[in-house]
Amino acid sequence: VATIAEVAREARVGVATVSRVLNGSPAVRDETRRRVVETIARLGYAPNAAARALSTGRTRAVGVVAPFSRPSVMERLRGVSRVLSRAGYQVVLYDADERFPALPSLDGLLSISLCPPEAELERFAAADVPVVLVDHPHERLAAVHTDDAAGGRLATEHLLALGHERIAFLGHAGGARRRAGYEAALDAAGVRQDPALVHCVPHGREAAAEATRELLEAPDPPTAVFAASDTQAVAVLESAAGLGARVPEDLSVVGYGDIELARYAGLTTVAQPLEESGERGAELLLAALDGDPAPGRQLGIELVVRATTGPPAGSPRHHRSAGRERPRHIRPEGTRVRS
Amino acid sequence: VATIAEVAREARVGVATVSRVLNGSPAVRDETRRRVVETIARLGYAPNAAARALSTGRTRAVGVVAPFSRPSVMERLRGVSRVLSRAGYQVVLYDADERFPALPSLDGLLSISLCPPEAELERFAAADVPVVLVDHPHERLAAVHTDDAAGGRLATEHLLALGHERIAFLGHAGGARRRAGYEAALDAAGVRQDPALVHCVPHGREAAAEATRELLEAPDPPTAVFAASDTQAVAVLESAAGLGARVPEDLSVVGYGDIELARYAGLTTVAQPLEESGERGAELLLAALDGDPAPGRQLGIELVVRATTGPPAGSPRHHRSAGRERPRHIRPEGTRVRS
DNA sequence: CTGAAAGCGCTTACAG
DNA sequence: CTGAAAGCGCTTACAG
Repeated sequence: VATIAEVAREARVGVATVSRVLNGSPAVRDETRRRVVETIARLGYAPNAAARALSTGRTRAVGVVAPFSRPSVMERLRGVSRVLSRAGYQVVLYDADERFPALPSLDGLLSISLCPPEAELERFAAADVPVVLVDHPHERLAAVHTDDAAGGRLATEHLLALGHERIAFLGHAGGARRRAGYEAALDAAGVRQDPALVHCVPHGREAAAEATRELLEAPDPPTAVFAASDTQAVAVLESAAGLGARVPEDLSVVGYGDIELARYAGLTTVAQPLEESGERGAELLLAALDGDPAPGRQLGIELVVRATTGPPAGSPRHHRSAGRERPRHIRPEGTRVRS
Repeated sequence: VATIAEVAREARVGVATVSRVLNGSPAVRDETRRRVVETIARLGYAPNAAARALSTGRTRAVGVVAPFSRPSVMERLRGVSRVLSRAGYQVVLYDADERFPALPSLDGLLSISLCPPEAELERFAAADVPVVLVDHPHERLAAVHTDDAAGGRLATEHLLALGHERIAFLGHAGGARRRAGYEAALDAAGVRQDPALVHCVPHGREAAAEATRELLEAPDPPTAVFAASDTQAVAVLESAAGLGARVPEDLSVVGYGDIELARYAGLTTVAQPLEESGERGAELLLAALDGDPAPGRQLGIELVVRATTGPPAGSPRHHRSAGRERPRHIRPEGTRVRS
């Protein structure tokens, strides 16, 4: 592998000049630049990243921590990767379940769907390494997130509008704000809240299936379920099918997130801009890296109506439609989206 | 941030000694080592990765290229990340859709579900950077892969055993070997192959839905579909539901891959060890990095029978089961799995 | 067992 | 506009 010294020798210039050409300095005579560029190409020279990092103190690498087990993470990651790699940064990946990134080799950190422990944040702050959060609000740090309460309201209002009154909530730890939106919508519609219809269970197929069974086999079962995540919603779907309940005739189901799974399953859900959230997060980090920190940002959400919601069976609006309809997109009216 | 020089000064030793302690050299007196270790902890010192890389010529970073859009990639990535990060390597991510990794900052490359262009492979070979493939066979390179033809046979034999004879194949470019297995199974069972039942369509929901419609609306429709990917299989499921066909009563569906989506959708499918493939690939790369290259490896597959397959409607074996059964796992008899 | 010193390949004042 | 030289923070023969 060629070094800058060899390029300099071949091009009959000093290494400083090669370095200037490499870094786009305007202080190089056109003819000199041409000669250097030609030599670089001929030798197939590429600068050594470690040497550059040691010299400049910047690695041009940013860390991305995320829980790999979450399906939405991959889509957010795509947005992150696109923006960062176009800006010439390397993306160093850390699974949230593994040990935390060593500090000194990173220019910045992007944390997806989780917040690093306070002790880590202090280490990053001490080293002056900017941290940006995606899909997690934060008081102090720049973060891109959505309004979970508005999303919960949106989902519930859709079910109420279809004529449902017995609407269950199936959530996980962390779905508290979505549940708050659910309760707010019921309140606003004057529908009585029934604690028996609220199930807070951990993520995962089994727990959701169990809760579904309990709900459907209760004396006064719900006609609709709002699940605080798409994976839980699909588990409800599968579980309902196993119990002989038709969707949406016997049970309407709304999810949250609009991950790929939702599109394939024809699930009605609250859509978050996943890839875009990654892009915006990466842009926030790039800005911080360039020295002008931005304050963070809230992205819009919308309800995507697909095939898993309809009027309850007893309703006059009820009818069996032939074939599936195209998805409808409904944006919340009351949501303020800052840009 | 502290440097090795400060640690040396504080501990009243030379920098070489600190370096020896850092690198676990046995040639350090116990008492000296203790003093250095204590000082390192007190100063919160961590070695500068760039300086180390420049000095040793090894970055302790490996690149991972993958098509982010493929759902199976995330699961493979988890295995890769776990093994590499435990071995002290950084994982640098490259989306296959973006530009290719710059060479000099990587000790090795892992390519998931694709093979880098020959020109790139030559650059890596020239720089003596080992390359390992996951989910892609290769003549020359170390690779971990599965037997796609055996998988196609397994899926088709399952449908044949249930009594199906009109079995459609729905595949994408790259599913050729799975199709070969499908054809081999039909041949072996003496079932006539019908070209009208074979649809080769690109990845994606729309194309699969379109093909499903054509199949189901044909004069002599199939009673079962083998789709060469889980995402296509789920699109078939959704499309069949929209057309009023019940699964598995009117149509049995088998997928391929056993991605998370399959588990949630209750899909019968050919399971590949996704996370394990990533782990094995990472181990192959670590071995190559340590100078003893391994020859690559084939992993086993199995059929996971869930809720989307059953006997055809006319069959004497047909009955409506109440509720879903637990998944059954069937391993191929004829498959040789090298270890 | 230990330390002084060279060297890894860049960048960047500094002096021309 | 250009080059010689110092310096970034490590590792590793080399000499003791």
